[in-house]
Amino acid sequence: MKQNKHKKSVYKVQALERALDILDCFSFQDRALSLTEVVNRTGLNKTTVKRLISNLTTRGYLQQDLQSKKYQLGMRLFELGGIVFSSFSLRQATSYPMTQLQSESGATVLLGVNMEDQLVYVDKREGQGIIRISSEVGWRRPLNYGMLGMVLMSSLDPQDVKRVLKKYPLKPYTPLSITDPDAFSLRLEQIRDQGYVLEKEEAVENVIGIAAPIRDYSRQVVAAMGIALPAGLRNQTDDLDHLIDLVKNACETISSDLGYLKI
Amino acid sequence: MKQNKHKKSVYKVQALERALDILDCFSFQDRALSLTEVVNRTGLNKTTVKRLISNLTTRGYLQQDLQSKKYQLGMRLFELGGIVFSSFSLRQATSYPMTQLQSESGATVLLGVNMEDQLVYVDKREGQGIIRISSEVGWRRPLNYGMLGMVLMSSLDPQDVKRVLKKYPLKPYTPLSITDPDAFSLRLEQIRDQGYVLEKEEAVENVIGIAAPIRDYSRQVVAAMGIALPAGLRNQTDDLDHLIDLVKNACETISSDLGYLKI
DNA sequence: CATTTTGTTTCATAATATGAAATTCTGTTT
DNA sequence: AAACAGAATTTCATATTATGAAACAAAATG
Repeated sequence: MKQNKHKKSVYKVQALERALDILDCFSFQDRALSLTEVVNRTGLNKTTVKRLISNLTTRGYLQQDLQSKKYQLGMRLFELGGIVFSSFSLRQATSYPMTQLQSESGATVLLGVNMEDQLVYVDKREGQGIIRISSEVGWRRPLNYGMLGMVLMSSLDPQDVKRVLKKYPLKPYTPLSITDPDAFSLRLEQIRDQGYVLEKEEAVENVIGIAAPIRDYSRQVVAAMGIALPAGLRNQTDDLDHLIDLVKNACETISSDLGYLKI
Repeated sequence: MKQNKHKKSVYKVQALERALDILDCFSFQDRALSLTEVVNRTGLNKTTVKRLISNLTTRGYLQQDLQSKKYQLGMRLFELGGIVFSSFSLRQATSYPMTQLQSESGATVLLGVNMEDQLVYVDKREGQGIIRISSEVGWRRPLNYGMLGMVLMSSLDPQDVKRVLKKYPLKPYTPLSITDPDAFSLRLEQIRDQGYVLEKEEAVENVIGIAAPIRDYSRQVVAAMGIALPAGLRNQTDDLDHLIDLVKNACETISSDLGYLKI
């Protein structure tokens, strides 16, 4: 009878519990509530509610309509909700297009996101060839690594690029890797302009990559998707152009599924 | 020197402030954080962070990946964010279509939502005729009132319909008003089936209304929009059919703008 | 297996949230 | 206008409640 029940020890902080109770008062139906309405619904003391509501308001979790003095849920919740939304919709939105892109191109398809200045592989579709791309889901790489890294970095501010390069200096993974920061920045600009990257043996020898950004409703780049294929096999320019189109289209489809609007 | 500066007296509750500081640690880039990462970012005591995080987790504001033990923003934030999103996108999404519908139909266009079991007029486009519809933006009516009320109620569960009717019993606003609860419920079912309501002098004498529901990405009915026009003028069936189409199409356009997917 | 790092729990203490009451503000009625 | 009622805001003394040091347990690391 050591840990009798599987009792998940539950910590509570009264003030926080009460603040969350207040947020719980708001819903689709009850979008705007006055102080006293919240008091009645929660059963809390008026002063307590006032204090917590004021605090939530200055933090953007509630906002007050100065006309009616009523409160409603604030923008901060919208922001935070957006983060949740994007993370659980990304895999869903990319799942089918990734499989599709794999079968159309025959190459290995990779999906990556920027997490704490690192490239993290989120999903993958194995290619048909013998050559295996050594990138597994869950792996982390410096944000400047390879096609996905470059795409993700191409959406950063110059100062963020600088910060990342300081944290993870450019390394010569192959003889063709870019190691000069200025040349790298120029490359990022080019990627931003043309909307995709074509990378030839810069990350792995004998492997070329094509990748493009995925955006969501907030217009931010939330992920990068691309294909990795053996160099040498397909050198004809028009074949590459076709593959670039496949990648770009797939990324655009996903983006619009995530609420991204062109224009 | 009475109220010297326009000092907005700012109340703070330490525990809440700290909990919100913890939520602030999470972002697009930093979607998953461990306990110690949060401790480092906030500078708070480990125990305090643990307690607050646990509390936030049991309330759904955070969720823990049991594999990595890391925390990320939770579903509750997604829900709350959705409420904010729908309320500030509704007026924007309806603005142009309402003007459009007004000029196409010549009638008065009304937009209403369900707030705390009441019909609240949210927006309006005045018709060209002399007859004014006496419904102003901001007004509240019983949820069973008129075309908008019926549309909004048609999306409720039977028990909610019952509750609303108990709270606001059906009244004979005109000789043609439905006052029998069973007949009313049947009417709601019909509206749900055909996707719109055609109401003849049931709310105001000599006024007929056509309204349809507006849904958002969550598939919930978030609003009702309709036109009110003088009875008598247009009795030809095909004219009405045309107007019904206008209203239905406008509502469908808005719904898809709000992320509603048919199928 | 030893060591380090990370997560969890306990508990005495003081700092902090609390709420009754007083005050100000806002809108309504006479 | 004055009087009133209802809501919002502020104050402040008090004890309840959050706090964090320290001890412990569990993973990860080498």
